[in-house]
This record gives sequence, C-alpha cells and structure tokens, in this order.
Amino acid sequence: MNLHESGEMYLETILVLSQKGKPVHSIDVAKHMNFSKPSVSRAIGILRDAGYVSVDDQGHLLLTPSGILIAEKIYERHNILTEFLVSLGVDSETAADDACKIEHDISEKSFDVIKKRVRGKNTADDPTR
Amino acid sequence: MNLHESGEMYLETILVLSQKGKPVHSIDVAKHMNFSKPSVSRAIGILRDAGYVSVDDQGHLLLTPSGILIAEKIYERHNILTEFLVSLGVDSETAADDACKIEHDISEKSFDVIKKRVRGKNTADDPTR
DNA sequence: CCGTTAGGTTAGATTTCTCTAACTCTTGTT
DNA sequence: AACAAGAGTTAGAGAAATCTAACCTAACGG
Repeated sequence: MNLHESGEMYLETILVLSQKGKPVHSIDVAKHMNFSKPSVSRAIGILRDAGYVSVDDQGHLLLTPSGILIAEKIYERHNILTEFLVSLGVDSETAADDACKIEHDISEKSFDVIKKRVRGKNTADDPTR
Repeated sequence: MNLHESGEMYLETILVLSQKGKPVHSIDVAKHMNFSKPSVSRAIGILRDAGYVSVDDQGHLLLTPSGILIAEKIYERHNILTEFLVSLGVDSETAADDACKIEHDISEKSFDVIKKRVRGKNTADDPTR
C-alpha cells in the first residue's frame, strides 16, 4: 500500500508526540495537526487497517514496525531539509514549513545528495532500503 | 482566487507549449500532461472562468496577463530548482522530476535564496565552496 | 455524399481528505 | 445518583482532481 502525504504526516506526528514520553491519543494528534476528531479517527482507522498503527484498549496509538519505518524516514527528511535550508540562509520557521511540504515529494536520490551536504559524512548508501 | 498545484501545472504547460511557436490546443495539453481530454476540458473551463486563460473560436489557448504571471513564475522555479539540484549532483531527469513537485510548494523566501545561489548574483557568503 | 478522424464537451463515477452534527461510553465531581 | 466533560465513532456532506463512456461537430478523402 502506498501512503501519501496525508498518511505520512499522521505517522510523523505520532512519532514526534511519542518522543515526549507520554502515551499518544487520537485527540493529541488532532490538536497537534489542527484537524477535527473525526478526521483523525478516520485516518487512524485506515492506518490501522494498513498495518502502520495499532491502537490498544486504552486508545493509545502505537506505530508498528512498518509505521516506524515510514515515520522515521519522513522525520529524518524533515530535519535534514530544514537544516539544509537554514544552512542556505533561510529563517528556521520558513525552513521548517517548506521542509514539511518537500519531505513528502523529494526523491531518494535528491534527498541523499542533500543529506550528504548537511551531514558531511560519506553515507555510502541508505541501509534501510 | 488561489490556484493549487494542478492549476499551476496546466498554466505552466500552456506556457511551455506556446514557446514552440504553434497555437496550443487542449488536446496538446492533454498529450503533454498525459491526462484525458475531459480532464483538460474541465480544467481549462475552470482556468478560463478564473481569468487565467482565454480560448478563441478556434480552440487556441491563450494565457491572460495573470495567467502568464503564474506560468512564468512556476516555470522559472522549475528551471532554477532543476539547475540547483543538478549543481548538487543529482542527475537531470531526477532533478527535473523533483523540481516539478517542489516548484508548487516552496516559499518565496527559500526560493529566492536558492535562486541567488544558482544565478550567483549576490549573496556574499559561500561557506561550502 | 458518406464515412472516418480529430477536437471538444457532458455526464457520471471514483479517490482522497477534510468537515459538522450527533451519538456512545467512560470517568470524575458533587 | 446525576450530571458534565472528554475521547472516540458514525453518518453524511463537500471540495478537488482524475477517469471512462458517450456524445456533438467540423473537416477531409474518396
């Protein structure tokens, strides 16, 4: 199944909220993304059916392994693209906004090139692929 | 009225096809974008109603001044973003594909920074090279 | 003439993603 | 016990953008 921008954003948001240590509920995602509860409910249902998220009996949202893979990929893109734009001289708020859109669109190839710039490392090839 | 990605692509395509010198018909746009005739018909109708395109009695598509403004803006973005990615080491086909998506999303601010890099006009600092 | 082809439109369906309204269920307070 | 608040779901709607099927009309070749 191919996730698009919207699904990727939900997974990324769950990841980011998870990193605060507390269990993540649908309502937290709704508040963070500024979406209505039903929109999130529907989206989580789709992501659950597709195997990217599981929901326990307390309503806690948990990323499955495949969900984590995507969420981390997008989140890494977000961070590196932001850092890249900032390094070019863009203010950090604009950079983050732009990164948020570009992160879903850019190819592996272009991203890798940018990542190397930012990280300086060698990064022979993406091991997660 | 706010045009989104789809509308911008139509205008950009009309501009590009216009540059070949021959009058542009809906069918040319359809072939170029790989869309069906009805999809283009509907889109042109919307763009006409919004004042971005006019259609003469022969079916020739003409960009209005406001249509030209948008088409040229997007086309410039396309070219500069492609050039930028290529300058980073991305192959030109991938660069063009990525530019095609990013061109609709990126902010003025970020684009200007990139444009200065590519065009070399000013931008005193060049830490990386 | 007649039939084919090309360009274009209309109508209807589909996908994706969002919304509001209204409901259920649980929990907490008094 | 009663009631309010919070979380979540269901149902229905609507906006974009695409598609296919089917149609109209004009032009051209024979």
